Amino acid sequence: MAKVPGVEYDLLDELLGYALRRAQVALFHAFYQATRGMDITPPRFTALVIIGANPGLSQSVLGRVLGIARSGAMHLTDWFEGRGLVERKHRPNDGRAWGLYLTRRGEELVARMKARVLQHDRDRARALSARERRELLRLLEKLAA
Amino acid sequence: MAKVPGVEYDLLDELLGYALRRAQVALFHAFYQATRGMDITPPRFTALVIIGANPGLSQSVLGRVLGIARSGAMHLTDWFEGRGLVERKHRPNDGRAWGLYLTRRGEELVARMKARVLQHDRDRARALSARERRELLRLLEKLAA
DNA sequence: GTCGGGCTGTTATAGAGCATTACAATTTGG
DNA sequence: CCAAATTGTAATGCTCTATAACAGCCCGAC
Repeated sequence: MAKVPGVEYDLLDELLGYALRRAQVALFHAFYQATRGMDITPPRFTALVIIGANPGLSQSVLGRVLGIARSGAMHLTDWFEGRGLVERKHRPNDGRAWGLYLTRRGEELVARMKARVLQHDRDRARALSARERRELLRLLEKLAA
Repeated sequence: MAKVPGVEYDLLDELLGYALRRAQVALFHAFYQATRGMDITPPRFTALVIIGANPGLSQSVLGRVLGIARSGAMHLTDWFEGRGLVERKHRPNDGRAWGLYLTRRGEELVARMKARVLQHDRDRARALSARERRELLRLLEKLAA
């Protein structure tokens, strides 16, 4: 979403919120290129990484991590299961919650995606020095806390 | 979207794209509070500010600024017109495009919103020093360019 | 001139993503 | 042992956006 030449942006140039949105669109484009043909969106990517790093996670917690409702987390899990990427396993201590686990196929896909997404994320930030990049990460974290 | 305690975020902690999303959610929350009860969303706010700063803008250009399709820009314009915030006026030289203008009521709303949104945007960034804030804006701009 | 290509706004249709609500099964704590 | 909280599930609907098609208008090559 590059700025349109000849258009006055007024207050928007002073808002962190708008600057964040524009930067995010640029990064989303990098993400889209990294996962081209994999039928993966940012929420799906996040979910798979989280499940991979937290085996046995429940759908409720997954929803909390993603910032969506339980029903959305379930919908997402159905989608993964239908593609053989994630499986639900009952947990011994709790008959309510399922535990989520990556299948072998899911682990392979996640590994491939992680490499590609990280590469494109860094490549998109090539205009920044390594120091600037770390500083940006630090400031963003401070802002989100 | 604060981090969920006890959950491992793995690669996500290294991605600018994910840090951007988390920061943007925080800023969106500030925006939501700033415009509470006004029935305004970020795209609507952006559109009104842009129209206010660029009187006579066409719907096509508005769509390009917002990064949405022409049909979406028209839908948005209908919404504004239905609330008496924006009016379409034919332009003398071009029988195709409309020119978009804020009504008096629109201008009043935009002025009120701008003050409140800027205030909340700065307030949300109170954890950052003025210098850090400017540095963050600079880095984000560099990233989006 | 005129005529084809490109632009504008418009309409209809469709799909993705998400919230809300309600419900049954289960766990937990007083 | 029982009320409250938690989990997954299902049904429904809303909002935003894209896509495709169409008609009117502008412009420039011929």
